[in-house]
Amino acid sequence: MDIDTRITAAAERLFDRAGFNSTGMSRLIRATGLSSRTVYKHVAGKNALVGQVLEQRHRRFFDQMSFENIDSVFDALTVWSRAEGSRGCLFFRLQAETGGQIPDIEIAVSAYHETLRGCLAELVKRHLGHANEALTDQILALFEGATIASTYRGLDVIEAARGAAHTLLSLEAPS
Amino acid sequence: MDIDTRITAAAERLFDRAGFNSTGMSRLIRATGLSSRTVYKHVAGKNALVGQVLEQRHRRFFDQMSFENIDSVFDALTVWSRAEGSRGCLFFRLQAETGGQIPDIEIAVSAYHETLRGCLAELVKRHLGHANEALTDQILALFEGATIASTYRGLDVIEAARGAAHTLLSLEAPS
DNA sequence: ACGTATGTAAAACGATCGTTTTACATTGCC
DNA sequence: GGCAATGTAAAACGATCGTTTTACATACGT
Repeated sequence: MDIDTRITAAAERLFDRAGFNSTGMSRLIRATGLSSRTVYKHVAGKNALVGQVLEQRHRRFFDQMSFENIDSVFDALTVWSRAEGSRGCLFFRLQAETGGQIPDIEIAVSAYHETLRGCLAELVKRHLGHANEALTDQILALFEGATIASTYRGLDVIEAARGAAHTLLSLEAPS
Repeated sequence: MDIDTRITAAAERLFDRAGFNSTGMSRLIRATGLSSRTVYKHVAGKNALVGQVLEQRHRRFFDQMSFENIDSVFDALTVWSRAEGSRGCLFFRLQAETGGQIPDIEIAVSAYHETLRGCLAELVKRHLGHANEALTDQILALFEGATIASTYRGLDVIEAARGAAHTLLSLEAPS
């Protein structure tokens, strides 16, 4: 496996499971199986590294998501959660714990939020024939809420949210 | 103001705005206006302190919440968010950034989640005449999702979530 | 075969962490 | 008036932080 990949993979895993501040560089370096010198030759520092991790995760997440219809959205979220575990949205968590102080994180999180909301807005528009901001926000809330609540209530919450989103969308565009 | 109150108030403010790990005890002590000796005479340590902070916040949050009907729930959330700012649920954020490693936090977060879900379940039961787990999870997801999404989309998301919850509850118990 | 690039192992950098301690001032009770 | 109790100011504790450096091994291009 490529060195850069090894580093970002280990970093994503540790940041995701232990958090950003709790993950020391020494622990991260040990996880890569490389020396500190090599790691610091490949990444500019911890802040830049977390930025790369989030960029990569952004791509990986939306690559496996489906916004074809409302059911596919929550089905894909279930698949993702089952594979990755339910610890809540990494973007939000990293932003929250660093209090908006690390630009690399802020940029990645903003991009993620814009893409997510954009995809949902487009889905709504495709089904209704016109945009609906309020309905988009409702589905966004269900998506975010299912992600959070599934951390302590289990994956059933995602299924419940899927049903709710389906209902709301159907009511707005009766077939 | 009482010393213990001064300490927990400063701690809640800093943990909420900067996170747990990013808030050093020296910074916290400076914020209280006390000496480190006095602070450590009143609290057992940083971990115990954050536990007290969350206990107190639990009481403060549910004291001002209303679970009388579904609209009052989201109206109260809007009032809370306007007063406290929209940074997402402090319980979830502290749990996430510490990766479940601090028992004082785990205990407080579990209690919060149980109380929240319990209040919503009771609200649903009162309106329907019988329990409905799936509907409760839907409203829980909307509540959590509105809290998260309002951090980057503004308070309108809470209003949208309120509408969604109202719709879902009305459909289940047509008047 | 020799120099350059790229890797490891490990010590060391200054900074900051949570916490304790030392030395001293102030207050209120008997 | 003296003695606890309770406060402040500040130094010091060992640990760990993110990062750099020193010293040395290995592989590759010409």
